[in-house]
Amino acid sequence: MARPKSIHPTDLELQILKCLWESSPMSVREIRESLSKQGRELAHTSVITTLNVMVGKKYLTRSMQGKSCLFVPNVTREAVTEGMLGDVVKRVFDGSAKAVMLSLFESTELDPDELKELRQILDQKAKEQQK
Amino acid sequence: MARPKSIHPTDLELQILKCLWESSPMSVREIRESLSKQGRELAHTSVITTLNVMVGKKYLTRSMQGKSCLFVPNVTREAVTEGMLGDVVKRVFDGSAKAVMLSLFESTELDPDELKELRQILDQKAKEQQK
DNA sequence: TGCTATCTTCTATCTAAATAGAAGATCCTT
DNA sequence: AAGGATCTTCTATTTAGATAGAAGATAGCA
Repeated sequence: MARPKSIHPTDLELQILKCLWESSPMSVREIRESLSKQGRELAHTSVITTLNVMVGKKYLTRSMQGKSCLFVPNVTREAVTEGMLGDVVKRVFDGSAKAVMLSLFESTELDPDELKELRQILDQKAKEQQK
Repeated sequence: MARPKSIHPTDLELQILKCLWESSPMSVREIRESLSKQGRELAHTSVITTLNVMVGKKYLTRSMQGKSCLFVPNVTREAVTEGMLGDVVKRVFDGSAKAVMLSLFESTELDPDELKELRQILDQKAKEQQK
């Protein structure tokens, strides 16, 4: 068997989705400029090719406006990010969300406000469960 | 530019690393059997090829024992999992550990004991910061 | 009207990754 | 000593993904 197709967006695809989640629809030109600002300089045709692949994968919807194409995301940010994170949780941490969080605590500096907020969320979750 | 080499282990490589983190050193045969138990049936040569690639990537160290090879992991579980998670945090969640946790809370069911434990860890973190 | 800028479509190239077969070395076993 | 079991090394095949050039359509301007 050869390399299987990933069920998640690739890195470039994710970058493009992020652009479109910020603002859509966008033309190829606009998307290319947006990528450029993020430091990813691509030929116009490279962007088109990728966009068409993404349409094929149902990540985007394409519509024509005159001679140019407009693109709109067809998947939500939440669905994609949860999917990608969930995959890592499963594959890397054997499904243990707790292990993920412990690893995060290890490697990240959380500022006090965030800590507070997270604690509140945990408290809330704990309360919900007690019912 | 063509597809760049990933800086993280591929899926198969990760599976192999997991086997070896559990128990090492292991022979090709043993690793193959271990993969088989996890539902990944590969030809003997496929396993060898992958193992040699992993040695090239410095993920493993190889030593000979008679006519067969023994493999030992050359990277720790913590380093690899933190690296892979960190990559997702950065690429998918724009570096926000908080966003990751919120997403986890959304998509996961944490049991009460785990919740408690996490709260304790958060409390501890908060205390540390107050100093 | 003819040139130029702008778009897209098609085709092509290259590498990583996944997987495995052919061939050659070795070591038991009868 | 012959034959098979077992290992490795080498080589090969296939697909996804990244990137872009050539060619063709089209609209606007000098």
